[in-house]
Amino acid sequence: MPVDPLKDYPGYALRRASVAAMAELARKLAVLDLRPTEATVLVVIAANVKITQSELVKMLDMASANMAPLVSRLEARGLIEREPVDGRSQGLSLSTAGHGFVARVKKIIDAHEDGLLAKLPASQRGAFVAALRALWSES
Amino acid sequence: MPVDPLKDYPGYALRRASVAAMAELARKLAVLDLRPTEATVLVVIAANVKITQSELVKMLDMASANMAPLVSRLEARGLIEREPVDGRSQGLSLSTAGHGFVARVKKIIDAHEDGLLAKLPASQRGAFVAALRALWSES
DNA sequence: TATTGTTATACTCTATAACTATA
DNA sequence: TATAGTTATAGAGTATAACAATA
Repeated sequence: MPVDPLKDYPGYALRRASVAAMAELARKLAVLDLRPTEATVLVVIAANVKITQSELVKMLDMASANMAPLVSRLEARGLIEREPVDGRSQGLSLSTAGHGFVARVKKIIDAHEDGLLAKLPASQRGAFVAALRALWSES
Repeated sequence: MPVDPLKDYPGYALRRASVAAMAELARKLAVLDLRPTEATVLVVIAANVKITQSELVKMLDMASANMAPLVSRLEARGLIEREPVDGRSQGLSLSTAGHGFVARVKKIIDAHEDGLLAKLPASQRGAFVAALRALWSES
């Protein structure tokens, strides 16, 4: 009967909650053969026609080196299209197939998010999200 | 001026907050040449003399395949010792050097946790940790 | 000079399969 | 049969360095 000294560490709870939620989302997205990061990028492109990789990288706080192959995969699957903006940057938009696909992605994500919130008392949901955002934006 | 459609997704906020906190902790632990998972295991061993790998794995919800090399590294550094319990399991305990080392680890972790909580209004800290634990234990 | 996108590479955490030795 | 520990391998996210092409 070992003792758990991590019980009351918020950082540890944060990590465990995040890992659990991510694993669950990954399982749900697997039916679309899509990874969580890819889903995130698709949703952002859907909301921003002709967004560039550098804008995506800034918004999602990713390394540009990781965005390049991700975008290539989405393009290779015919979900997005590139259109030159100037000589070095390209505007990314959903393809026709991509629009239908993103609808399915959003359905999975929304269900996932609803499932998360359902585990919390309704009265605390707003404060919880606010706290998370305070943690990540102040770092 | 792109639009961020992820702003209000609690799952996304959870992930970003967790990644930010983990990266910060990793930076702080780097001065000890220690990774966050190793620090976590060390702290649990410190609180449980002669704990076994299988008990660690259960408490931390890790795969036993990942615990084996981690424990080997800690042993190779002289931080922990193994003592046979029966023919197949070993009790893990801190070495003399390990005790001093864990004191430094705890200092770093405690400062890190305090830093996290400091970003939240004091009145919300309890509810926040409770919410995190609800998310991870109900999954 | 600075920015955009790219390639190569590596680290950390997590996951599965298969195996041994022991209970 | 089930459990403890191990090895090998793979996937996913993140990170840095270096580079070509363009602004």
